[in-house]
Amino acid sequence: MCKNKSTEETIRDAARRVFIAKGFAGCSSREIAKEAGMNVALVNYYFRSKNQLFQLIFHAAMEDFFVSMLEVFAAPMDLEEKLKIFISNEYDFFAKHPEIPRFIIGELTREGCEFDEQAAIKERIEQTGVFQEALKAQEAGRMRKIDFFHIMIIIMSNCQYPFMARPLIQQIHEIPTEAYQEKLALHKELVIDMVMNYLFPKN
Amino acid sequence: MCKNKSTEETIRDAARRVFIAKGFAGCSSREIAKEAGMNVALVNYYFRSKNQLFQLIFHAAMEDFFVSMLEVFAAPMDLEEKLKIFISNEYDFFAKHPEIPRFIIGELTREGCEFDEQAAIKERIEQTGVFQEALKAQEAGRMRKIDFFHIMIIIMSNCQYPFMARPLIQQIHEIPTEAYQEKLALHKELVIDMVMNYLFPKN
DNA sequence: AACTGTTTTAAACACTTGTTTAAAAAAGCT
DNA sequence: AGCTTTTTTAAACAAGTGTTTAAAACAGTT
Repeated sequence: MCKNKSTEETIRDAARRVFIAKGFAGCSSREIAKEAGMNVALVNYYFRSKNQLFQLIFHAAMEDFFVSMLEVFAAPMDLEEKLKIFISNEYDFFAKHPEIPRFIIGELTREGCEFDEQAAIKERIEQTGVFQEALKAQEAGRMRKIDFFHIMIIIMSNCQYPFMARPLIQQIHEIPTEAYQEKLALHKELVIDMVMNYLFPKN
Repeated sequence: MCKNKSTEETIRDAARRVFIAKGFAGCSSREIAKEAGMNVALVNYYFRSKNQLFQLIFHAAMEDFFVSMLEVFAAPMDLEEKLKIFISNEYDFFAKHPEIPRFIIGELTREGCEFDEQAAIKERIEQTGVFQEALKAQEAGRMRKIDFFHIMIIIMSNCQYPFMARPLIQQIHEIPTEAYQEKLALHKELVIDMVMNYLFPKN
């Protein structure tokens, strides 16, 4: 029945591509319409305004971003294995969607980033019980005593930055994109090794 | 004699602030002029075009960015101490200029990032001799055997990302800017600890 | 077939964009 | 002082912006 996507979906998909690649300020309504192969007026017919369409895309991207985190935390395995898989999954997610972190951070920076109550990501992480698990492991001496805040930044830094910074690091090392991506696949093992060694020191 | 800055300087400084905060696509010539307290036409009188002014600002930012790296590498001390100070300096630099990495990466991503021959950053790092130093330390077994490419990404990830991602992480942890900055000051020690432990394992 | 509501279109709206122009003001010089 | 050059200004330019309008094309129902 619905072999080809509806007009609404087509526009949303095109908008997603364009917004993520160029940002809100970096593209026009007409560019999105052209990418979708549609008339400009259709964009506003279905989504009322460029801004409203952007909010839709942006919040969906945020949700994908957060959901990729939460899945593992809720899984039933011991903390060390869980964190290891978390790092691995995060890394793979950003290998697949390398533009997402830059997009989110860039747009959050655009203008005063008041807290988005709807996300409530902190609460959703807490509900997985991973905070208490970490505390327990730390008290038992199996884990280095670091606030979860720092643990998350360390993991995010090492999983997101290498993909965000591709154009910069390619510039520095003068290598083409394919070579860079190959090296990043190898980099993953180093990150896991370094972070796990640090969080769960064996000696 | 020259107590107050020249018009040209005033415009350049204003442009720097506006470009770095909002990006090339996110601001207008008139906004820059207003920030400088000048007429719009003056911007083009001194810098020919918005694009030319942007190139000036952007390349200067790149240069600052790279110079902050190179200084330490050339210093006369042993590799372990050198890398430790390098990490510390990098971290401090981005604590002082937290918008620079996002600005550079964002604009490099904007459109096809052909290699900028003028930067030649790779060659300038090589000239400091730090590559050979690392190789020597690795052969002597004092240092983990990792390509310098990965070492740099690890350091850059952990020194730049925490500052780039401030709005995102504030959102996640629901804390105000001041609290975030305080935590980042503490985070520095963890980063140094983790990276140095990994590169120079003691056992 | 005629009438329904929905979807799509081209054209227009008012406004902002980067840039240029031509005249006014300021500074330098003899 | 008068003349020249540099700096600054307001106004204009064409092109592009987000958005709206009103008519056309389409689909569904009777």
